[in-house]
Amino acid sequence: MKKSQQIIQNQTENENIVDDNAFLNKLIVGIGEVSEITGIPQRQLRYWQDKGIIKTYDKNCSVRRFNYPEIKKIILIKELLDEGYTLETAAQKVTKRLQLIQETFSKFKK
Amino acid sequence: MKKSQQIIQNQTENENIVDDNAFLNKLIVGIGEVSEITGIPQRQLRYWQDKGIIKTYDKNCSVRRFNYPEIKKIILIKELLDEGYTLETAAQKVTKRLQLIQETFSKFKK
DNA sequence: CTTAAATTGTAAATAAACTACAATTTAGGG
DNA sequence: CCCTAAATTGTAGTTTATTTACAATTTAAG
Repeated sequence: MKKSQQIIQNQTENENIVDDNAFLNKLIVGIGEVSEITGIPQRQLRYWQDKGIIKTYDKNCSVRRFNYPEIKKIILIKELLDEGYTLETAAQKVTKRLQLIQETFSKFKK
Repeated sequence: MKKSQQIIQNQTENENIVDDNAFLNKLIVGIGEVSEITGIPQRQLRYWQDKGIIKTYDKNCSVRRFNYPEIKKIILIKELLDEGYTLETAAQKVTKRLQLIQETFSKFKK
């Protein structure tokens, strides 16, 4: 690979990662899309939200909408449910795990 | 930073990037969310789609839904419009640019 | 001023999501 | 097996979002 080509390569690649991050941070999706992405029925997602396990982005909004961290949480909870944990403990474990990741990253930023 | 910490750091970081990519590839959003993310009115997005400038994910679907590459395209088109290009030429330029990126990446994969 | 492109407005119809009930299923302990 | 609480699912009726199909308005350039 020529050097000039490599530079273009790295530029577009980094650009994409930056873009993707910005996009993910802006992203707030409705329950239909979350359901399709995760494979979890809408009904079940509503149930989890009613129980306070997951949170919608804007509580005053008449429609459930979720941001990216919350969708991650949903996916992780589902994994632990499939492993046999109860909803409550699955949620607790996920919360702890996400906190750990958060802490690790904040150390990294110092 | 201790070495063990660094390993954890890199693991979670890479994990996230992989997850984010998988997520972005699955993601298909409705016109409302695209409009909010991009700041472009729904009416305008429908107009662009009617003209064939942008494409919905599933043409047989009764509702407009867009995947991530298409949303990227929308954002880029808006940028060029703001710079004064016409819709047609903006769309052409963006298409070419995305092709270039595509080619560059496919070379990288070899 | 004219023309074509681009955007915007809106009413009526269709589709998606919500709520508020309740029924059903599941997992464990006794 | 029975019972209980957790978890999930079903659904009717209502609200909200989106679409279509018309047309009007604005914008840019010759």
